[in-house]
Amino acid sequence: MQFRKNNRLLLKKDFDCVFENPKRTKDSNFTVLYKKNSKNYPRLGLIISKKNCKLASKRNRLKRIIRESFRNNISKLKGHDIVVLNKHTTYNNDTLVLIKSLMRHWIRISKEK
RNA sequence: AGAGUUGGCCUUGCAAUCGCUGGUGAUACUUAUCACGAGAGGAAAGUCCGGGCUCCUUCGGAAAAAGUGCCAGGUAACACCUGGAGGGUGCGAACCCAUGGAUAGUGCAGCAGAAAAUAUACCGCCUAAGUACUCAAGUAACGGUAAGGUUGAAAUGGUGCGGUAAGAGCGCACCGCAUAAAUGGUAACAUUUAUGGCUAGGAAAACCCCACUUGGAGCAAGACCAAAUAGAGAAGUGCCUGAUUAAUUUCAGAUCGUCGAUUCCGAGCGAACUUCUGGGUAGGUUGCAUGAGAUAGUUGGUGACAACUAUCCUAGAUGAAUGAUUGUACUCGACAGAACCCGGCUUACGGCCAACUCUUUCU
RNA sequence: GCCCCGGUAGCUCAGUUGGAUAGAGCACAAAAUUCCUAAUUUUGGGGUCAGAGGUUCGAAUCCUCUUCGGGGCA
Repeated sequence: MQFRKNNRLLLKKDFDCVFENPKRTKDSNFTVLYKKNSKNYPRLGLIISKKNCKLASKRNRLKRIIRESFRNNISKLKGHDIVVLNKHTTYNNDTLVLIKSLMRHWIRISKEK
């Protein structure tokens, strides 16, 4: 249930690695890219663009929601590197809607195994 | 009750569980675990001003450039704040003002209008004196005049009386303007008196003048540790000219470079060779939170604020920490997220309290 | 975080310093030309000068604030 620096994508290399031939799932709120890694824990990268969400406080809110959802489902996602991108309407939605949307993504990824 | 003005304060509270980032302590031993305690704002925003801090040769002078602009005070400083003066807005509480100089100089004002800054004379008014026509009455401008009219944003003091041929600061009274003096005030300025008699229009947010201020760049500053690869720094010896000395010993001067990112000058530093030390891009560490600090009290001051005393330590990330869930209470939670740090200004926005003003109704 | 530019017609830009007519090219519409179209010629429409406030008789232009867009510094 822990979420530490190990579980994050920090370097540009790691991001580039995911962007080469990723698998992807989409809906109206998020685009999720993912790829198998060689480790036995998952890693999360966030790309919340300033163009799609202008206010800093709203960007922070999105990041927190995504991280919290990731943390709660960390056991399902072992062995994947995951990158989440936002859409330009995402920040208008309620927290519950976003969490449900994220759950659908996590389930799809865990089925891929 | 409604409408409004000013000032101050707050920015959901409490409990539980699971997480995130620093700190302290312990255990393992350098990265984990456990315990304790801490963790966004009034605007953290815009980056519009002013500082601290750091580097640039933290030196001096001149010009240029930029900024500020009633007076006094506050402050580290300011384009900020406080108090006052003058002007303006509002019935009022109150609020607003880039508010020095147009008599240093240059330039500007389309169209309209006679005339737009050395005033002038289109329509007008007058015919007293003098002149022309005429016997005279009268007519007239090549004479006098600027009261009235027209234009325009703006027309060269205003009103009234006297005066006159008609008029005119031509004379007088009041207002206004200018100058001088006196009084009050630290001052801005105000009041009074005397004198002058239109000369003094607008615009300085056009150039400009006067007074005051300002060196430049910015934490992606800068410092340290450090692969590859190319540069640097320190010490010693020496120089082109002249003088001097036992001596390349000492002194003076010239030339070139540097004086960064407005330019120039001065001062300072440097110039060639040898030896030694090494060197800093990716990355990391640091800068980095004890400060023009906060809270409370006392004193001084109209106030901004200052002084003193006591107590306290209160975010520090770096793909960037503050969240989620549950319960509960209410007024049902707006604007919004620190990134070197402060003081302001501006903009966004939810509420509470106090004082005051106006209107209406009732007593 | 710090620094610096820009916003004018559907599009690309002048005009801003130095204040008094908002202009050019392309595009659009109409007419002429042609058997028809293109090209050409002529004519026309289209502008809160990013927004608000101030200075001024008068502001796209000067001053202040806001807003949107873009760029640089590793």
